[in-house]
Amino acid sequence: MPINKPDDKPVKPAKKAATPQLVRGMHDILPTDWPWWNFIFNKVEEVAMCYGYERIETPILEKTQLFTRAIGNTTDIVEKEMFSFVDQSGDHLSLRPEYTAGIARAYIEHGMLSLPQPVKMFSYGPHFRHERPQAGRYRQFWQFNFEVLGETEAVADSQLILAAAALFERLQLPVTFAINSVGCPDCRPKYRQVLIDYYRTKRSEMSDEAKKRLTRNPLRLLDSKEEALIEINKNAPQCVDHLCENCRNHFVKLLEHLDEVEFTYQLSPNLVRGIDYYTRTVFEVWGEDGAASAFGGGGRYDNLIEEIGGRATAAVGFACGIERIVAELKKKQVPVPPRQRPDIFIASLGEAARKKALKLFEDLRRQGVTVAESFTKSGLKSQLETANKIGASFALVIGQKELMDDTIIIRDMENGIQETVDIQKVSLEIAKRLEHKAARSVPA
RNA sequence: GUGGCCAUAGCUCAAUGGUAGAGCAGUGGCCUGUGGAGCCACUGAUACGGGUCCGAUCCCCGUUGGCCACCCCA
Repeated sequence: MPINKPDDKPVKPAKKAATPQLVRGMHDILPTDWPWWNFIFNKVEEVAMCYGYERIETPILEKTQLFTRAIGNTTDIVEKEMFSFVDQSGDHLSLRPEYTAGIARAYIEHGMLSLPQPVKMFSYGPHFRHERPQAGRYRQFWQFNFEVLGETEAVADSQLILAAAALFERLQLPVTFAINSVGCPDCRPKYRQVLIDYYRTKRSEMSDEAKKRLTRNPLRLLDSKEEALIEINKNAPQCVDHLCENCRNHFVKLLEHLDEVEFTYQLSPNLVRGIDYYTRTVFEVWGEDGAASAFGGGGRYDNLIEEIGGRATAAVGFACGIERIVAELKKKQVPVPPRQRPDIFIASLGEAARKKALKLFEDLRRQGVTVAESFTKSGLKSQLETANKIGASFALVIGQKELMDDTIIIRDMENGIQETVDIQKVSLEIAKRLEHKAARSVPA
């Protein structure tokens, strides 16, 4: 039965669908991006290994309540930035806006308190916040994250900061560490009141937005970028002057540890963070433009695990935004290992040679050589062009002539020198050349 | 969430109230025998929806997306 009758009217072409677009704030990580991403992941893993962190990955989806309890109801993250929904079974779920809550949940749920303490774990993966996107700010963004759970001593904070510093050193990015202490439930409320009293005397100079915040989350006034507030903040009472004795000792010890290893940091009395669970130590990692170019931050969260239902467990951690680091690596032109290039490209001329080439591809692949081909291209020129574009080290050429006398041509793509060898010996010859090449490229 | 700027081919950029053009990239050919600056040809676009108009890629409105600032943060 004919599919089309001759007199069928041509089907009216359907209205062209809208060009598919990314969901707002999402982004693709393309093959050309991966050298930077892999570079970062590799450095994260290296540093994690040096400092004794093991990898953990928790789900992207958690109960909404986990985040509201952990992060705080009056934070922007919880109030307006979470991707939350009710699933088919009526569960209230959210895409994770940060790592720590999920890690703390896993710590409790898997009884990690019975492991030798502290438990040090690292992670990297995507997170979601429903904010207005702009440069360095996405709705799906990646973070790497380091957590030390089950340790109250300031030495843990210090070493965590040093690990973060070691990482940025390996990433070859100059950064500043801004450090502060925000106290604990004993001393923070008192400081908070002192702060409120101070700002009340300045009400006439404050914007409506700032006044609103004064009642909701006065600490956050401290790191405002509003010009009027920056001026007001210059004389604001500092948290470090109102710490209780324990918090003060903790902070002093932290700084002493850092001084001990001659680590340079910046004391930042106005540094507060947008998440409620922080206690005592808070810090941020800044690029060259200061707070505006923060790569990440972290701090201590001694009450979080108890808060969400575990046994009281002190902990400290930090996280950084990977997209921001990728952007900075590109901007600074930090050299990263290039995309993988195949060792060998097989070019074939003619049907018979192509069959042989297919076999050769499999043989070499088994041998552990990375091989590329372009079986569907016919001309030798276009095949070599392809070999060149994908950066193969050597091309193998097999055509009629070689087929007849059981040989193959090995062409060095770097200098164009080529040699005809017995096809039986091709694996051996290739292995030899690759080894030679590898030896030459290793810096002395 | 608020405000501003913007959207033409895969990329970078032209042009026009009256048939949208280039470079690069891609594909094919010259070429069953040699890539990293050869020659030739081809493919490919006005984000989406509506309005004004004889006619809209251009003017207007809306939507979507991007960038920037605010906000916030990673």
